[in-house]
Amino acid sequence: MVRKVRTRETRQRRLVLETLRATKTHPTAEWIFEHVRERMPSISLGTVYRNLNVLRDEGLVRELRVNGRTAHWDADLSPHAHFVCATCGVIRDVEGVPPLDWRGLKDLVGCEVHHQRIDFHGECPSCLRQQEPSN
Amino acid sequence: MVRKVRTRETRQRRLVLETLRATKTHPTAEWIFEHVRERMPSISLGTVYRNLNVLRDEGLVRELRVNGRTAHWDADLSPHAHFVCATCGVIRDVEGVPPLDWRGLKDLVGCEVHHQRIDFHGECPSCLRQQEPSN
DNA sequence: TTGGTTGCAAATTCTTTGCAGCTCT
DNA sequence: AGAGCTGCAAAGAATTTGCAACCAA
Repeated sequence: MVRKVRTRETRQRRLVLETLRATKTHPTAEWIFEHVRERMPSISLGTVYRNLNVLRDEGLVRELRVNGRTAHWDADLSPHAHFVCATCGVIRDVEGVPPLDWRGLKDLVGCEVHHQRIDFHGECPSCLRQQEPSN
Repeated sequence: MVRKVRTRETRQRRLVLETLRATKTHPTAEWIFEHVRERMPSISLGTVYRNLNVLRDEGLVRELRVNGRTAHWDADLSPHAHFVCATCGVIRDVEGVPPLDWRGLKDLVGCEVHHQRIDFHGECPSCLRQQEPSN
């Protein structure tokens, strides 16, 4: 988890980070790959995966595991919650959820908390509409 | 996501649910497979996966995606938070975290929330001890 | 009876990795 | 110069699926 080696700033790594920072869609590695490729056609998917892992270990991006087996990525490090649609899988930021107090965890059970994650699971408006078109 | 067909109660399905209900370790499909197999040696891993998906769709169990690519499963449907160790991956229940109010999500952005998930990520006591034995 | 379910094995999907050559620092 | 990084392709891990036989309702 902790990276001991000094990392370099390559064009590939910079583009991966820039691309992720430029979106709020919590994309997959594949999506990032396709978008970086528009600016650097020679980049490979493996490099995108490797760089996402490096950036995650450096604390610059966050890996989201929500539903399904595909990881999603987020460069927004500010405390915020997510809404996940069970049907279409879309992930939306939810502002205004107050951070929880976790000091008790250290005192009670000895766990050291680095960050928290709050997800709401349900149905997004457009999926709701499609499910009950007559109601 | 919504299952339209009538499901049956097979011995395999009952054993999967019983096994998951009998533990608080948030196990993987593989773990459940190994434990069900002690009581029913003929069961296959594919059947465990299929049954977990059926039970999830019926709302009887919950699929947890926390870290890594492996799904974990939980038959405890009561509202509770989790602590996830970034090093060893252990998942512990955290009691006493008050459920968040999500009514605003429906009013503000039209999302219908079915349930919420609260995870604390950090280091568990035993991993903390191993990381800093001298400090 | 019959349609959901099973075991088996192959297929899929997502992610990681070995390697030889390249490039930041 | 050299340690980290890349593209490529193959490997790996987790999960799903097609099929014929089976069995719960």
